Amino acid sequence: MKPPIGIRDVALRADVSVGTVSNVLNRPDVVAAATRERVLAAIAALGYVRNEPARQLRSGTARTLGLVVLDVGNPFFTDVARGVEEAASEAGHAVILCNSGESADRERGHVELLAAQRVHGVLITPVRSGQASPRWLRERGISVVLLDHPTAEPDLCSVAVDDRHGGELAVTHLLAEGCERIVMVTGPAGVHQAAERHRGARDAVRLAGRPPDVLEVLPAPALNVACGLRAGEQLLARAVRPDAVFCANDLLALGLLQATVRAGVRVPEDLAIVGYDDIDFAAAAAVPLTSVRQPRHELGRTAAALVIAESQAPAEHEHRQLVFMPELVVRESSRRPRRAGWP
Amino acid sequence: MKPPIGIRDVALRADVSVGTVSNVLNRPDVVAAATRERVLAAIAALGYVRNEPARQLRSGTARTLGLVVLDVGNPFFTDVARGVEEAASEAGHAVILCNSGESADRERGHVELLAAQRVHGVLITPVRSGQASPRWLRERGISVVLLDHPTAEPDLCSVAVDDRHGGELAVTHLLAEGCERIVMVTGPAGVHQAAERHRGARDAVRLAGRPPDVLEVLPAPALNVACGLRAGEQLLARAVRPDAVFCANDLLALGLLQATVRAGVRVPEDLAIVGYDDIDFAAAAAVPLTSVRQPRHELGRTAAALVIAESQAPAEHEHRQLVFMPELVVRESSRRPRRAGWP
DNA sequence: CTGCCGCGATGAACCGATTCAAACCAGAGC
DNA sequence: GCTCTGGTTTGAATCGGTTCATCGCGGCAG
Repeated sequence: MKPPIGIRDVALRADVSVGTVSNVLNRPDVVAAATRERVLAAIAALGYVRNEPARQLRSGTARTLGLVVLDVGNPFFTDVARGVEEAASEAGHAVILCNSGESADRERGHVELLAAQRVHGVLITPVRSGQASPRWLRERGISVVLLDHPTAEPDLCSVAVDDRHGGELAVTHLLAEGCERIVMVTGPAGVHQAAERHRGARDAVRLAGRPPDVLEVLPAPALNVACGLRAGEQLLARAVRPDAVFCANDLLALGLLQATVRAGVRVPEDLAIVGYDDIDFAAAAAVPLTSVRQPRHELGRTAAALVIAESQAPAEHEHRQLVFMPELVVRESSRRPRRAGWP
Repeated sequence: MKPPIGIRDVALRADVSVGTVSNVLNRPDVVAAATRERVLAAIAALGYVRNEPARQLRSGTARTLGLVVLDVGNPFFTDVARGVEEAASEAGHAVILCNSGESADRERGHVELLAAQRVHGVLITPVRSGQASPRWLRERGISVVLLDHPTAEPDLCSVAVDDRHGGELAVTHLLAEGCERIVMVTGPAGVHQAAERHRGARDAVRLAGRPPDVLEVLPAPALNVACGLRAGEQLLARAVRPDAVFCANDLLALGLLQATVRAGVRVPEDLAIVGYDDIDFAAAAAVPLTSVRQPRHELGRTAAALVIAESQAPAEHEHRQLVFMPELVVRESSRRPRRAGWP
């Protein structure tokens, strides 16, 4: 099988022209049934596989999507990615998955690479909100959808979840459970999602008519398990411990849970914990974790659908900013025992 | 920025021929410094981005790798993928990540798609051991490396971890801790890795001079948290419970741990648990999980390096079958208290 | 019998970058 | 002054499909 099989080889064997073979592949209906069968037989016999880059070069349309996420190690993003992949392959597209690792430089590198590949469209969770990468792509005629990140710009599609509302849900719940000293563990300063969740948390305090100092902030350098552990140790070292922690992310919450349980702190009796994302490991933790669920799969699916729609009809495309609603899932980690005598 | 910028536009602006622009891009050393600067300036001014598919068509060499894994939801594979991505981008390659979800049909679909893309090489953790997909790719001139799967075939590269030895380590440890009734929770029948770990487990029993019925097998329908939960419930329902469980995978182990802890079983006093893969969540579990660590990152890196090496010099390439050694990481979940009076 | 119609098939031009034989040019050597 | 040399630059051919104007042919109306 040394010489690669091309469309000419197929044409030769089926005794038709190359144009006809191409038609069988792309517009089977214009080819007579008998001819079509003959060509398909030749394709099968030779084991021909279409050269996609050549097709793309001539036709100008790619069958590839780019997906740039903040952290492939975070199950939230892998679930989003699965949704994207599902919708993409239904539409006959491949997905190039890139991991920016929360680094703007790496994001930039991946975006340039995707542009060079002339992908059909790009789904991106930007590292920073400035939208440099999305703009750069659009200037080069590539459709972009912001993923898990809202935008006010009317000329950009976005799919997001209402993080502010999610934060509000979490803290409202903690206040209702009778918590008095809540710490929110957020991410690094630039992370938009974490900042919004914090705003929502403050809203909840205000709406409950409580003084602002009920809620304190503890920033973590990254949104992963290791940083959660460290945050937990910091809190344990305090003279006055909080009675509840709201983490910007389940990874942080799981790390924090580990640190506290190991130190003998009872969860939720001594300390209530709420996470965010409701990843599968949250329910599977030894103390099942209360968390704010996001429709991750739907998020990926709709983002992919939007970018495919946009790139197929760029002219009459209406840019849309979709916002999904999060949902609180209460589990053991935040269910405080009612005081005796209460109903 | 309506009309896409091509190499001709750059040539025109820099007042050189298209050949020279191409040389600046691919063999900068043959171009005079002054000319080179002029061309680079034009590229920057116009915001030119190379059309990779066109390059690939003419030159015949792609800058893209395909990676097909069993389950992107499993942190083991995402860590492997990170290693692959790291090595690939150092060599200037993009990675198309595909998820077979342990389905042979989906694997086949992805493999055909990668072949159509004319990727430079493919790294694949095959769903079945028959090697249909790898062979099919090789017949079409695409380099293949088996990932996390050994092979006896001398004409295929592979990178694997000694699963049999890993299984032996795990069960030897449990026996040394004094466990008498061990259950191994394996995966579905076809999964090669799980089967090897089971063989290793039996080796351990034999080498310790114990009767074979010390070790019992409980197959799970898939290697995920949900199946681990179910397996745990099954074991709890038994009249005679085992005193140790070895899971083919950390996801199973975490699910099982959750089920048992929730039911009030003490880990490790009543039940010792050992997992496999040593994913980050294993250490962060409420009862830190003893596990068999695999060099996942290295696995990905070396596999990528191998496939790049093979596809760059297919002629003199020597196929290699690499096997890494796993390592037991003992944590709380299997550390049984010594009986009083012992040293 | 002739002319027209339309379905199917044809094949050459083309997409954008790479490649390479050939042209070009400046300076060295005779 | 002329040739030779080595470093640069040129431009046409090329990669493998897609596209589309064109052609062949059988059937049908006039």
